Amino acid sequence: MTQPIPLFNANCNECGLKKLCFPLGLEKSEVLRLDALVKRKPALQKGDILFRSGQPFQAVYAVKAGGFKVFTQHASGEDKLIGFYLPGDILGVDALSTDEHVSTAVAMDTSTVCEIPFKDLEQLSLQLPTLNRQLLSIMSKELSDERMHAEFLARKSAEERLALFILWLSQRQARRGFNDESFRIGLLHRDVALYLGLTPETVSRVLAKFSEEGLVEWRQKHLTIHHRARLDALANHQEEGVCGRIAG
Amino acid sequence: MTQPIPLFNANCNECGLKKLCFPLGLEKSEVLRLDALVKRKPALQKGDILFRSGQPFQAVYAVKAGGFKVFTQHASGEDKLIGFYLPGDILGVDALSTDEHVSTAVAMDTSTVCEIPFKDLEQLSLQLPTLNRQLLSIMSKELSDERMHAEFLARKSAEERLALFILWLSQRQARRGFNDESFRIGLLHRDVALYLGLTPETVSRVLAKFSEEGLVEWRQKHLTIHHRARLDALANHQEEGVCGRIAG
DNA sequence: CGTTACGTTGAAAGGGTTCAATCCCTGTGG
DNA sequence: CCACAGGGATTGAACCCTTTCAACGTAACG
Repeated sequence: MTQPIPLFNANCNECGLKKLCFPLGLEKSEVLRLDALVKRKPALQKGDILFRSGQPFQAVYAVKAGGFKVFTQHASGEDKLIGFYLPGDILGVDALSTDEHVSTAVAMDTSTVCEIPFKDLEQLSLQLPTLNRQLLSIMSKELSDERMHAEFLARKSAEERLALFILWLSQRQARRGFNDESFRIGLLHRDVALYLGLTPETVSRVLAKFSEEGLVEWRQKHLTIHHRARLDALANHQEEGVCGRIAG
Repeated sequence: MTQPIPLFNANCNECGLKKLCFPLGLEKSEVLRLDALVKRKPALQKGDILFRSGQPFQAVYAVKAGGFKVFTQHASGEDKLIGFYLPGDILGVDALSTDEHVSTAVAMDTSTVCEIPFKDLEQLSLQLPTLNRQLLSIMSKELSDERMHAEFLARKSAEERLALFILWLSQRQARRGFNDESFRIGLLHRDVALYLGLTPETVSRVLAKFSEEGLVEWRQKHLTIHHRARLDALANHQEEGVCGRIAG
């Protein structure tokens, strides 16, 4: 892992993901200062671990290519999928308050990341208000992602969960400027099941049903959305529910 | 709500919650500068709304007394409980990236808050590294709370969810220095059910069972834990599960 | 070409939801 | 002080969906 592999050495100013990442909103000169902090590491192979639960927190990581699965490791051996990180996403901020990583990140494919030592980042962000704001913004995005996750899990029916999940995947693609109707998704059904609080069998069944009805096609690692409107309807189906005032 | 109610005007240095709140780690002189930003508002009555989804984001709030329920309001009328905030907790940071509140906060009891205009806070935190770190830390805590919420929802059985939830409530009490075996909790069963992705009926049944077995007593708005060890065991019962390597 | 892990499909079982009726607590007004 | 409403909590029975367990199919990899 420390052998001299030729690195993909694009700097932040030239990086196609800069609008999704820390440089967002920064002046060119400011980006250069940020760029100076970044350590670009050799590519990780599928299954490689970026950081492991319990390791000291020293840096955050920007995904440049590939993708990562993040999960918790309980002493008992049970794993819980927390999230997926794609190019442009920032990994590792969840360790900020504990000084120790609380989750483990595994490469889903061959992946590259930019490593940014957190101390340096913190110091620089005190000098660059925009960067500081961006750091907060990234934390906030993490928060809303986690809230989305809770939203998936709170849905009662497996169909709703999956419909919502697929639409969310699609949105993420769109936000990155990729095709959001048909794209590659390096997730096992087992991962999806774990993430959505279902079993692989149920995922398989629901997906089969979606396919029958011409909603979506998810074969191997490729996903195609055929009928977004109906998928939307499914995802927001039971939207009457409690209604009453929660106040009290 | 704007009548001249006598305010509880303790400053941050004298506040019993300062170790849970923004002042954590700050010098006395720094706390004074923070204190100058704080607007102390009249108490809110049970059911009053602190902020509403869609309102522009201008300030964060520190809960001083009472408590708040936070939920999303879907257009369809469905409400989803996102979280509970007790004294020492910070409300409103979730709006940071959108400049608009994405949730609604309702007082569970008569409650007081400290309002801190975010612009001022952001500016000051650029000058006080410790404050900036504390702001990030608070965001990080929000994140781990939301992750806890997802953890509740991911548990398969209603018993596990409730056991875990009760233990979590107890931990929060302990962190505040209150009695964590027997305490008041201003939540309706309906709220709990909403939060845990269950129905009030199921909550009622499980609580009845817990009571029968002498685990916990949750009558009206008072909760007593009688047998923490067994509750612990219940919460972590099915801790074998998937096991296999998620990597791949 | 075999092995391994993932995916699918089936039938059975269990747990939570649903719906409805009843109880209980709280606050109100007589 | 008591009666009465109203909302929430409880309890019961039936149903439905997901899980479970098991067997089979299929894709990837050496």
